[in-house]
Amino acid sequence: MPSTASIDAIMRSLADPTRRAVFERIIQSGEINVGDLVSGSGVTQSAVSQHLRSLKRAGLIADRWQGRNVFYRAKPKGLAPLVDWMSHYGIFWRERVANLRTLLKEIDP
Amino acid sequence: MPSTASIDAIMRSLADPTRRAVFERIIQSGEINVGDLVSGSGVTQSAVSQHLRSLKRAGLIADRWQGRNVFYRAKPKGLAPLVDWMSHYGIFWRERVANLRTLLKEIDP
DNA sequence: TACAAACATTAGCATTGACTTATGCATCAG
DNA sequence: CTGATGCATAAGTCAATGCTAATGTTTGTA
Repeated sequence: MPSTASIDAIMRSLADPTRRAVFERIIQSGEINVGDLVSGSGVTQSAVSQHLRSLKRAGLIADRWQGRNVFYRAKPKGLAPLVDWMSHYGIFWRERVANLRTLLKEIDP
Repeated sequence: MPSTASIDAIMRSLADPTRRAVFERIIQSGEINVGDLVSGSGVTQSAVSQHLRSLKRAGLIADRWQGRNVFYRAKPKGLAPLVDWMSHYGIFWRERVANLRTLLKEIDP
């Protein structure tokens, strides 16, 4: 069972459309720096930085410093608490939780 | 691929801890009326009603009128857009979420 | 009919949160 | 060393939102 705090941070972070768009772009890019994220985001560099901080605190992304650039990437297990939460509370899935967990274990022990 | 509006409504609705607690309680109860939801929620009946409206508009719950009481229940496919979203954007999760969706299809085609 | 019960809705208030501008801090180029 | 670049942080503003109190609406009951 995922901690309430973890789920809360993830849900809150992904609730905002702009921030969610940033997250989606990071995922699709594999790795991307802040400047590239800013261009086409529709908001200022400051806003993007604040969104990145939120996503990072939620455990959804990780950063890598290289000179003056900071590259962000999605964390593989970032969405895991969300999956666990759905598995735990997903009403008609209750019986299948065991199967799901087994499946996840096989993929990422 | 789930509509942005759908994902947005679901994420926003589940982002609030109080509202998420209400949703979880509805799931665990199978079916529950407003009065029972209010007791132990920590907020007023008005607040609960407003949370219920948000959850309903997000497609997460459905209501059933019986006399003066209104019973709420979780919608089977309410969280489906969230699963779809993860399968579409979750690069690292694509395979395992696909399996999750297969499970869901088996349960509720 | 009149009153109570169950829930929804409205209005108002306080807080949160997303944004911009301005500034700080480190790194690279000259 | 000096200025420019890339990004983070601080401060302030405005809209969104979660809450309560009050009221509305429908249904059951005496």
